[in-house]
Amino acid sequence: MAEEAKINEPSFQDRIYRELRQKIMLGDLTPGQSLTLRGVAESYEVSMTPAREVLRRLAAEGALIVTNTGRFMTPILSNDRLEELAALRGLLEPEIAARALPRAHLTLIDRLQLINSRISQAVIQKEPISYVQANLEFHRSLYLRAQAPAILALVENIWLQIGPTMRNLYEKVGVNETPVHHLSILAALKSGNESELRLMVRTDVTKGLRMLTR
Amino acid sequence: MAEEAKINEPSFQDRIYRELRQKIMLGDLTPGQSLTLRGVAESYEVSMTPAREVLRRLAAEGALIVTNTGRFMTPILSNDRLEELAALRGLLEPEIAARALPRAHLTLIDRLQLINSRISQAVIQKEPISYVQANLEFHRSLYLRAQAPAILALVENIWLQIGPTMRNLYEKVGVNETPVHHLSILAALKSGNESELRLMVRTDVTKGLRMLTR
DNA sequence: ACACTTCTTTTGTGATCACATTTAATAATG
DNA sequence: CATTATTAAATGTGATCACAAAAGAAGTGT
Repeated sequence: MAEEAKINEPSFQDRIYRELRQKIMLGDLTPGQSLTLRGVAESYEVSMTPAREVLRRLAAEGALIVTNTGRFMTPILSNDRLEELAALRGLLEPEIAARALPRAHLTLIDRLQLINSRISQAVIQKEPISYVQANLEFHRSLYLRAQAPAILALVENIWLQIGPTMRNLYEKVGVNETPVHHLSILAALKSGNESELRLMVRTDVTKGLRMLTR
Repeated sequence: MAEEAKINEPSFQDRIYRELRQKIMLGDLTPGQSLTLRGVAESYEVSMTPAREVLRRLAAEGALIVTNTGRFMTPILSNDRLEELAALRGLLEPEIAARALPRAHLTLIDRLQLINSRISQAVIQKEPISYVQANLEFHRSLYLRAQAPAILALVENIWLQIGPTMRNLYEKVGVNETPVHHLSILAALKSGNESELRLMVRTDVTKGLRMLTR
């Protein structure tokens, strides 16, 4: 019985979902941008069926909002909601970082330093999308070590919601500073100082959003 | 121009979604129970289209899992995942409760006490579903006052994920005790003691789940 | 220039179908 | 009786269509 390795070829909707999700999380879509069934169906060369499932799925995750007439668009976050989401990041990410701390070995730290240099590059070259991407990769690489998929899912859920707005933020304000807090995070990881790690993660994730809410 | 009040009649999928979501959250479905497109379509007397969108939406929210062959079922939570979800409740619910504290007036407290008596009733009459329902209503009534929809959404998201498992817990262990911590929560609300409120909410929400993970 | 109406286009919803894959039920074999 | 092979039923995916509601465009009149 020659069991072939199942390719488990991803379905259309899986592929489209991942691509759109990535676009939203990295800020490739601006707040309030509307997406239509036939629009995404056409741009991905599929029928309406996969397109609608993807849009509804993204809406269920908060990445899109559904207007009262059934249209889909990226959310326009009020200041109150942005404050909430920042608070959630400040609550969840220190926790998952602390859980990753005991498992953070040198291999990981090296990788984080590498990603950090990519962030600095993106700052210099003023590429907001690369900046966001590398920044999220820094955090995700750390959090993956926590072996806490449920927490990570909520964290990424929030990243999804703030994606379009973050893009706007970085375009307006610009990214002037190299990620200083990331260095503190790395230091705390090396020394195994949990409370310091929690504090640095919290300030790092709330810093960027605070400057927008006022 | 006689603007009629828009009824905004909910679509099929909205109605089905709400009913199924409620069933899952209250533990009306057992862990590992599978749902099929044609099954729910038939039981709600609609075509496959609304049914599939509802199932996918619930899957996106973590209320259902999708097997690697595309089937839908309620999740069977491992101990690790249950611990994570308990930790998330212990992290999020004290925060949102604290935000509700300044706005918790007597009207609300009276309502909470009324709900509390319903909980005691459900305990006496050994009705686990009513118990879960009243218990969640107690928490939700409080959290609604926080005016923090983003946080509340995450909290309810977690309730959804643990719904079927909670039902199993209460059937096995039984609900012996009246909600003692709720009284402490009410006391903290009356006295305006935030740190006490946070502590009591945390212990209340983690207590039930801890007894299952070991 | 502006408000209001009318008409055209766009859009989401639900239904139905065909197809491939998976699950189960049944039969066959040792 | 247990195991494997075969067949039948069930299931998710994607496509297409009809339809009503909404959004946008074009007039229309003041």
